[in-house]
Amino acid sequence: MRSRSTLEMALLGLVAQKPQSGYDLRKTFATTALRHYSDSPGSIYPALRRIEARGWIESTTGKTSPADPRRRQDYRLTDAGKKTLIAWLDQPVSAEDMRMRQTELMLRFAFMDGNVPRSITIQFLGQFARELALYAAESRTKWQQMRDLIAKAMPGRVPIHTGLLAFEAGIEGMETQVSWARRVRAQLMEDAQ
Amino acid sequence: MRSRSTLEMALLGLVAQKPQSGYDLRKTFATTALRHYSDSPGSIYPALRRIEARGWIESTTGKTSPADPRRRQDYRLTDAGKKTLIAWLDQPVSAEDMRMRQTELMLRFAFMDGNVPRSITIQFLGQFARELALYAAESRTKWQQMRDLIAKAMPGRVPIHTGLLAFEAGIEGMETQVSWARRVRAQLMEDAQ
DNA sequence: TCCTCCATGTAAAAGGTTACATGATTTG
DNA sequence: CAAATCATGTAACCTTTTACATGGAGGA
Repeated sequence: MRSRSTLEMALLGLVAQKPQSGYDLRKTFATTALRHYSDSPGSIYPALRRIEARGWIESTTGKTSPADPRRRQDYRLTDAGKKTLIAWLDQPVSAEDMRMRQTELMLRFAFMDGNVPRSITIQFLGQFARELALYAAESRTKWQQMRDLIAKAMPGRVPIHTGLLAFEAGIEGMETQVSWARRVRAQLMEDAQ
Repeated sequence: MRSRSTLEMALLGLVAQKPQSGYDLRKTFATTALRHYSDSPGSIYPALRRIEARGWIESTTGKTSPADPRRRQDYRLTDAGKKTLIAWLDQPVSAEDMRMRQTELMLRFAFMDGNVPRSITIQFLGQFARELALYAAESRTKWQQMRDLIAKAMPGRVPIHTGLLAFEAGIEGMETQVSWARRVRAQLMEDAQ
């Protein structure tokens, strides 16, 4: 259980922005860019109870007694939760992260606002761009090797191979993200002055 | 259990390319662009047995008796497996797929070679580009609305907001993929003549 | 009154992760 | 012969998915 599920961190990040209920969070997952998380009650409510049990969030229950019917419960971040969130946000970007947990890295970036100083965000983008550029370059090399291999196997013919083309799509996506990261980093540095 | 796990489909697609063992497949997951799948034996061997139980693959076991120690088992696709694979590949690209299962769509594309006629691949790319362009445009609109909202909240100041910037990264990635799909589609159509 | 939305809950099943384990074969 | 690699297996744990369920509040 090395890294906490990103669902829990997404919940923590959202609650940090504004105290809200499980229902509110479900709506966010259903309607925003976070829609790749399930908005099913079977994932969100248990996850909320897990992180509440760890002391990262607290709820102001509207219940008057345990027998009281289900009422809206607003969760807010505790100090411990804030510390956990910051620790998650403020980590170096490793090559391993880039290869295996790219969406988690973007999630971290998205939640930095208001939780870590701008300098940390700028540092993150620098590391992000560097690691991603390395990965993209390495992938380009592999891609060329694959292409040459295929060309050798079918000489005289233009090598068209959907596996290779899909790989290319991925590499182009990485290159776009490198540009994005460098541009945004420059923007943030300028803004900080 | 509406959609089979993509791990099973990835296994099916790889075995379709060439009969191979679980160990070979693990190496592929560990070293290629498919590395976001786990190469752990705890996921792959059970998955292989599941799809074997469904009759989609067969193994030529090297065992002489059940007591024989573990030996390499090469799996190959059955006719039923081939049919399942083709049915998975040859589906329309829905807006829902685009929003929730983008990586699965790319996986499908990557495995089309040798399994479906080129015309199906071209058709897929057309639908893929159309749906993705729609999604990207819709996201751009939402992005502008968010930006205006933030600008209104902090007047006079350039709105810098990591959530918004992360969203922008996603949109730029989509736009890159749209270009890729259109370019590759044209390439395939030209090649077909 | 009926329908929709608000708001949460639970249980079963399936799948993946992690960790550990076994033994053969190849290589230095 | 020791170490690395080949090759598969299993068990505990955790999370997610799916499906079903409860009950209040507000509007047509």
